[in-house]
Amino acid sequence: MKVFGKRTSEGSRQITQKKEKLKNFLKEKGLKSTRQRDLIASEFLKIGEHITAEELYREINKKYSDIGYTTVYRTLKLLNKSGLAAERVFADNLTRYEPLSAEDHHDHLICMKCGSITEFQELKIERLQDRVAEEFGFLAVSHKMELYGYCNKCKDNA
Amino acid sequence: MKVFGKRTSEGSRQITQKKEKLKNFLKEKGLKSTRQRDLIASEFLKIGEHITAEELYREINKKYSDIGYTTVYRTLKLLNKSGLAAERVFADNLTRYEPLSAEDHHDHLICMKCGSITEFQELKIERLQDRVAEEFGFLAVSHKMELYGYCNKCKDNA
DNA sequence: CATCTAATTGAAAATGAATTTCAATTTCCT
DNA sequence: AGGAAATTGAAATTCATTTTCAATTAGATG
Ligand SMILES: [Mn+2]
Ligand SMILES: [Mn+2]
Ligand SMILES: [Zn+2]
Ligand SMILES: [Zn+2]
Repeated sequence: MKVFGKRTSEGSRQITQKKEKLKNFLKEKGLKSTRQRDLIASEFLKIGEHITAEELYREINKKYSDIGYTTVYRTLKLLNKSGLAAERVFADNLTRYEPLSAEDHHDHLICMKCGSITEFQELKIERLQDRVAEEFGFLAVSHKMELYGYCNKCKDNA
Repeated sequence: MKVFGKRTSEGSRQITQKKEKLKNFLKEKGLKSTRQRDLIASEFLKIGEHITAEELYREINKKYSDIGYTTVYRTLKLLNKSGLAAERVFADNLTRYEPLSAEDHHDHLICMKCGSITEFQELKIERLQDRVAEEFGFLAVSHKMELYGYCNKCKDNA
C-alpha cells in the first residue's frame, strides 16, 4: 500500500506546470486568463490541502482584499473542470477541493475528532470494487470510499 | 459476495417487530408514542427504499394529510437514532433513509443515469479496509463506499 | 494603440434542503 | 381527571451554494 501521509505543498515546478495547464484549458474553452484566476490558483496549489471555498477565500483575502468570495468559488469550479482539482464532500457536507494530478487517485481516512484527513491507495480494494461492479453488469465510472474513526493521535486521549 | 438485489419491502412480521423496537426505544428515552410516529414508521418500513424525508412526506400526505413534513423529518431522525434506519447521502447531496437491521451492513452501486441503487456486501473489501486503518494506527468506526457508473440497463442504451 | 465584443468580476439576492422556533395540542404518569 | 412534559405543524431561520446583474476587463482585430 502506498502511503501519502501528510499532503506536502507542491514544489514551485509543479505549480508552474499546473498553471500552464490551466492557461491552456482557458484558451481552449475561449475563457480568459485573469489576475484573479492566477492568484487564486497559485494560492490553492500552494496550500495543497482539502480546503473549502470559504477557507481559501479567507486566505486569499488576507493578501488580496479586492478578490471576492464568488470568484474564489468560481475558480475552484473551473480548476475542477480543468482536471486540476478534485471536489470532495465528506461527512460534514461541506464541499472541499484538493489539487489533483492525473494519476493520483486515492481515498481517505477521516478523523471524527480532530478532522485530520489521511490519504491512501489500496489497489487490492480497487480491483475488488471492479469485480463487484462486473458481477452486477455495472459499468463503474468512479467511486467514493471514506473510512471514519479516530486517528492515531486522537484514539487514546479521547 | 452476498447479493441483495432489489430491496423487497419487509414482511409484516418484521415490520411489527421493528415497530416494537421503536416503542421500546421511545419508552427508554422518556419519549412518547404517537399516532404520527406510528404511521410514519409503518409507511417507511413498508416502502423500504432509500427515500428522502420529502418523498416519504409526499407518500404519507396522500393518506394522512394532517401529518406535516416536519414530523416526518423528525421521525426519520428518531428512527435513525434508534437504529432502525440508516441515513445516507449519495452524490446528489440529499439525505436519504433506509430501513436497517442490526447486521445487514452493505454498500452501494449507484446508476448515474436512472438513479437506481443496488446493494452489495464484499467481506474481502471490508477486511482490507480494516487493514488499511490498522496500518495508520487509525481506529475505524464506520465507512462509506459507493460505486458510481451505469447500471446494466443503462450502460448500453445511453 | 484604439476599438469592440464577450468574458469576468464582486456584491447582493436567490435558492433549497435542513433545522429551529413557538403556540397549540396530545400523551401518559399519578 | 389533572397536570407536567413531550409532540406537533406551520412558519421562520439557517447556511452553504448558486445565480443575477451592472460595471469592469481581457484580448482579438485592425
Ligand atoms: Mn485527498
Ligand atoms: Mn442501502
Ligand atoms: Zn484525530
Ligand atoms: Zn441505470
